[in-house]
Amino acid sequence: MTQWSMRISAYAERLLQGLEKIDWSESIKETQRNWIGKSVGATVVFPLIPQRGTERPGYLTGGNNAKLLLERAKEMRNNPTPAEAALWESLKSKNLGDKFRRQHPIAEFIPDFVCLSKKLIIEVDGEIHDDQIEKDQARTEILENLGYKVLRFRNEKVLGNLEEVLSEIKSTLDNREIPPQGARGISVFTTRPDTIFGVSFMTLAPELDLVQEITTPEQKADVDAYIEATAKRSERERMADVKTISGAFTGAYAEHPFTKEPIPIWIGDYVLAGYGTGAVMAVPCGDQRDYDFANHFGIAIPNVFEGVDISEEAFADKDNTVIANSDFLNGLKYKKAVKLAIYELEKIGAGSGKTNYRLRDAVFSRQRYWGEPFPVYYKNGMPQMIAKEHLPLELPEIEKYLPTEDGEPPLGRAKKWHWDTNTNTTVAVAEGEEPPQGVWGMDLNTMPGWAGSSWYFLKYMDNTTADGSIPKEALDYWGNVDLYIGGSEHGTGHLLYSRFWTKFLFDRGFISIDEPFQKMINQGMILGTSAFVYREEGTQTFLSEGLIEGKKTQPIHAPVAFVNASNELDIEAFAKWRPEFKDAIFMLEDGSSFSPSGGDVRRTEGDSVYKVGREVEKMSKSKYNVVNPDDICNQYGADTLRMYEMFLGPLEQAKPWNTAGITGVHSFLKKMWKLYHSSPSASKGGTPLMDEDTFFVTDEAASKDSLKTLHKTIKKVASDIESFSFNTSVSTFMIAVNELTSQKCTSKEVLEPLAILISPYAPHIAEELWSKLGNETSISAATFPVFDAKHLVESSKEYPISFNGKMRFKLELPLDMNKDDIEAAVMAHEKTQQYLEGRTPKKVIVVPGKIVNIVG
RNA sequence: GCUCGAGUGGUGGAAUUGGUAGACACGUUGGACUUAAAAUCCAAUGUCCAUUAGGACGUACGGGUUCAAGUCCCGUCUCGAGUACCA
Repeated sequence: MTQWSMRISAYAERLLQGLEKIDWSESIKETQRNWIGKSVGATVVFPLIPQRGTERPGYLTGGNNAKLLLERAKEMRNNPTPAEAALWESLKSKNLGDKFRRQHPIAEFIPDFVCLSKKLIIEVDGEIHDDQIEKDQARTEILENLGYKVLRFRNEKVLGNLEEVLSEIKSTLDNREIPPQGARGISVFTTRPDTIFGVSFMTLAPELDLVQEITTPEQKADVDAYIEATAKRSERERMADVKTISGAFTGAYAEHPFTKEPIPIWIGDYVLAGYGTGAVMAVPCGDQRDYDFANHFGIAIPNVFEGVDISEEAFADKDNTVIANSDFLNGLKYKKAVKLAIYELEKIGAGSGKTNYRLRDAVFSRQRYWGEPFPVYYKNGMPQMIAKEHLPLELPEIEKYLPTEDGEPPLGRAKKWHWDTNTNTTVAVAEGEEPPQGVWGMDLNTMPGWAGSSWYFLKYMDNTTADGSIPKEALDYWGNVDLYIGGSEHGTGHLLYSRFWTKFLFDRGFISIDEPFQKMINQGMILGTSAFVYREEGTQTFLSEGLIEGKKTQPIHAPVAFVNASNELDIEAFAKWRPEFKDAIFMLEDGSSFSPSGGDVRRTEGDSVYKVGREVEKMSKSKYNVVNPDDICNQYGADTLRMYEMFLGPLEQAKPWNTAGITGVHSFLKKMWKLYHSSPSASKGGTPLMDEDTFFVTDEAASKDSLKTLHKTIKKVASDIESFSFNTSVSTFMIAVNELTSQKCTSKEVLEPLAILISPYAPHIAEELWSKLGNETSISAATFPVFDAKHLVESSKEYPISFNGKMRFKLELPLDMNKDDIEAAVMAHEKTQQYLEGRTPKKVIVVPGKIVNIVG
């Protein structure tokens, strides 16, 4: 299936570097670094040593019918079309720098021209090709799978504008990096070129086509059997089973670029086809996987490290590496050896320094309905962009949001999904009918979710332009997103893709930022506490948690609603929940058994309960551990729920949902409500006469203490908000309300700003109080109270007096007292003398406003 | 395996630049009010020793720096998260 993909890999290095200048959590940056997976090293080419008898020249590229094809090819060469003849004049004799062959068999085809060294095919099409677009497409696909690139030109173009055709061919040739595999040699990527003299074999991924090419007839049976066995194992199996070592010898040898020794070539599934070139130079003394492989198959393990014992395991410590037995690298440390090895490789043309990234290009097509459609139609099988002025496209209506019967994406069902190049609109083409002249089928894929999520925030800056561009003024005003609060689960998806898009749009000059989200906070998840019942394997008997030890049981999630705070299961409810449990037998904690379907065993009193096991997991319907916040809202109100979630702990921290303690927040809100209601003076014997409906806030001037309470609260809450430390704000409010209550504060001067402070935390109650205070507009529009330091000015400080760092007693002293006077006052104190027990202090440390420490 | 984070009372968690460890809340215990319960209020609550006064020990463990370390440095252990035959 042809799919669109995005070349995010081209941005790998910049995506990596950009992480340095954004304020994200270390863990998510690390996730992205791992995902990008940069490794610095070298590519090294190991020439293949030709096999006697199996040698096959590189130009014999035809398939099994090559002999028949060759006859036909000769005939075609002798009867070129005018266009072919014209082009051949310019291609032959390395006119463009690379050797071309004409009418040369490749697999089952005879392309017009081919450059084998660059694996480039040129086809010149006449009228006839309009009728066999699909056939040509299939042919192109097969050729591309063999590693060829196919360029197609029309006869008219070759004859009419040969210059342009040639320049296109030339630039394709120049930009084309041919995969270095093939008849010439095997290219590998290594991060340890310093250990190149330790190579004792090579390993290829079994999937590589090259394996078939190089395997000797004697080894073919072995190799085929191994490939078949690996193909059977699923990706997951291969990943889970890292321990088992397996592989097969191909019979082929490569030549060591420096020593010219023959290196045996193996295949093994520990080498991944998708990374690097799918081939490794195995250095068993320096890599544990190579070491294990060599040990398993009895391959030599030459040691290239000075003074290191490798009889037990490989030595992979770069920092302590000194190279030995390695010709010109002897005696060098890791860094120098790497440098020199690359230098020497480049000198003999056998390799070069290279940086590899694990990051893969991202597939951008989805075979779904819901998604942005591609503005693309296919003319003679070639994709054509629909011009910008005809956009946007709208999704066509379809009857069912399902793939078509012959496996096309849902858009294949749409009637009106052809592009009319005459009118530049989508038009309908009746089923089974040929589209009229100039009408072409459109792309049936849609874009994935991250198409929109990668740039939607830009759209918020301005949505007024018709072409979707963002005006510079809007961009300059908003800049990038200041704060992004989201889950870390998008670390390698959305959060990487949007960085990539932003950089791309920046490069094209559409926007002036090159990172989308300046600061990110990953809020912790509220987790669920799952409950488990344990079914004994192969039976319908459930064992209570205390009985499972030593038994083979299968844990099954039980709905947490059936379990009480003591982990006891409501057996009847559980058995009724699923029909298959209705006849189950439950072995209870004390060893007795119980059958809810009314068997002869009945429950006795006391310890006869079924206990469930508990585990903290993500909340999920499938785990039956979801608790519904509605119940909390109904019982305590939304403000309590909101505040309790904030009170639980730091924003970033994940934690299991546990309502123990919610009463504390709830009673705080009640206390706060009381602060604005009823008169504390109307209390009797410490118990206020409660009349919660009587609003009671006065215009009296607030006491000094109350103003102090208010302003220290403003200060703390303001700084807590800056640092996203909402849990400490909540306790600050609790302290404030406790203090104001004991101060019997009723003053509007204090209580009104307090309501504003608390409004982001308990918006409903705050709004209600705000309105009762006589305000007409919403509290959310009120000005945040301004901190005034003058209310916190203290004249004295209760100094902690410590002896050898241990606090012994406190002493109240004026804050404006200088160091010497403080020392004198402390030394004069009777308790000081008591703690000194007659000794003379060696030293007295006085930190004014902080602490006094007496040493000695 | 690798990378990143985190280890503080019975529990959730505080502690700004090294400067009074355990704020605030839950829980527990005792008390007030009540026929009773709920609600509310008051008191105690790190551990150990001590009748009290008071003392010793305490921030995963072992060292170090400092007048002073939960905080800084070195080493170890445990837990959590991410990632994984990536050459």
